[in-house]
Amino acid sequence: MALLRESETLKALRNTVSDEISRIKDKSQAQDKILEMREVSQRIKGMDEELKQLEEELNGFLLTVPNLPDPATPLGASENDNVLVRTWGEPADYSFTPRPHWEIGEDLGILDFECGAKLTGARFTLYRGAGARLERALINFMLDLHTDGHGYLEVLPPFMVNRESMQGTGQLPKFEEDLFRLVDPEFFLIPTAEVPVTNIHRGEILKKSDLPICYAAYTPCFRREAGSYGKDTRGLIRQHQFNKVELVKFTHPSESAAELENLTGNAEKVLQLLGLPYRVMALCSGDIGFSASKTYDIEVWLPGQSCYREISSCSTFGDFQARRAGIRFREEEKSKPEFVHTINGSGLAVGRTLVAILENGQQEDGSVLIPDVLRPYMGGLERIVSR
RNA sequence: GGAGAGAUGGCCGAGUGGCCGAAGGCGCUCGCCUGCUAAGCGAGUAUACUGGGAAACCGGUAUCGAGGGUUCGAAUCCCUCUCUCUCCGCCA
Repeated sequence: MALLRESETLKALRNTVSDEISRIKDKSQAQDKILEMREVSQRIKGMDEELKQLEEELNGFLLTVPNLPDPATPLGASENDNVLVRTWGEPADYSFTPRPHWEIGEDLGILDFECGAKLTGARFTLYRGAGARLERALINFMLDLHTDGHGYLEVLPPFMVNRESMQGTGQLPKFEEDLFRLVDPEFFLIPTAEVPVTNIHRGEILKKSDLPICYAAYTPCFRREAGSYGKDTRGLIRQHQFNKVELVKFTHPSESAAELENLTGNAEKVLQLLGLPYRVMALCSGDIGFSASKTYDIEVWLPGQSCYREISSCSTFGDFQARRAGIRFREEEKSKPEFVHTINGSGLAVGRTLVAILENGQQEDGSVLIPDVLRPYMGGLERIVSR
């Protein structure tokens, strides 16, 4: 701080003296001042270098500091301390033992894990026929619902972004090992549409009257899943590449709490229309993400595994991302810009939704019933049967 | 991939070393004026950090794509990078 003051004082001196020099017609008379300023400039340069280094250290540190949990976020150490908020729907009773989706999908010939591994490696899958069609149907169904039904603006962003974008939403610098990175040029495959969509307004001052701004985006997502070896190795649950429809809102700070509830409700609506039972959990302070201040996870019922699995994560970030990315608005025409709040959530993870449809819609004969709302997107198909 | 042209305020656009945080225009805001509207007139109109003040406000520093260099002094000169545009080639 003191260093900054001194540097600025010297700069002020240099500026005024330089101004005087400019007014001296006879340059020989200005020689002594020029020499003096030459020295001042050297000192400024030294100080600025030091300042820059200090600033870099400070910023580097600040970028690794996580967001503060919202007061409404329950305290806790792990996912075991998450709080059940509500449940919807009843897991069906089966007259047979429900099978996991990887068996159903392989038997129907619509999911080919082996081929995915051949083409690329572990955690990649080839969809075939009705499986590929179902994935596409879900994307379209979700986008139509959120745009026509919930008023979001559809956007289709790049699937790779630069380092600044990753820093704006908080993936970098701390979580580089979770990302796929291209070397030349240095781009990152997005781990979620949250990254490009939130960065749409990076460095902007938004009009208060435009808030909230609501975007819906379909993108594939790419994750290294470092540190998850041996976890969910079978099936579609944990892939290096998966599809997702993401909802993103930029809101006035006073509206963000209510908008998180809205957005979570918008995501839940997808499951309700598909007739898939789910529950909503409030993540505790120990399980919440680095950038989030409050998070609801929506977990869908998977009878093949007799458990609820996360299918959407809806978070408010407060002004955390807005600070990093410089996204602001003005309360009054002339007032100082303030940071907006950002909110986002999956609406929904498409692959996991397909999993839920296979497992919840499975019949004793191995076929799978397609939810009514999806049939128009499936060319009228009501049931997936083995070919 | 080859050749060239650019990047300046909300927008357009001037500015080739000091009088430039930046002409002019548009837009916008406030005021005036005109019996409505349109036109006209006047003033204002970037951001961050920072010093003083209760505040209105006054002062300092930085920012003319980004970073570095030359210089007492850079929007202006030099280097590197990024992006945009035009032409040629290639390509879904």
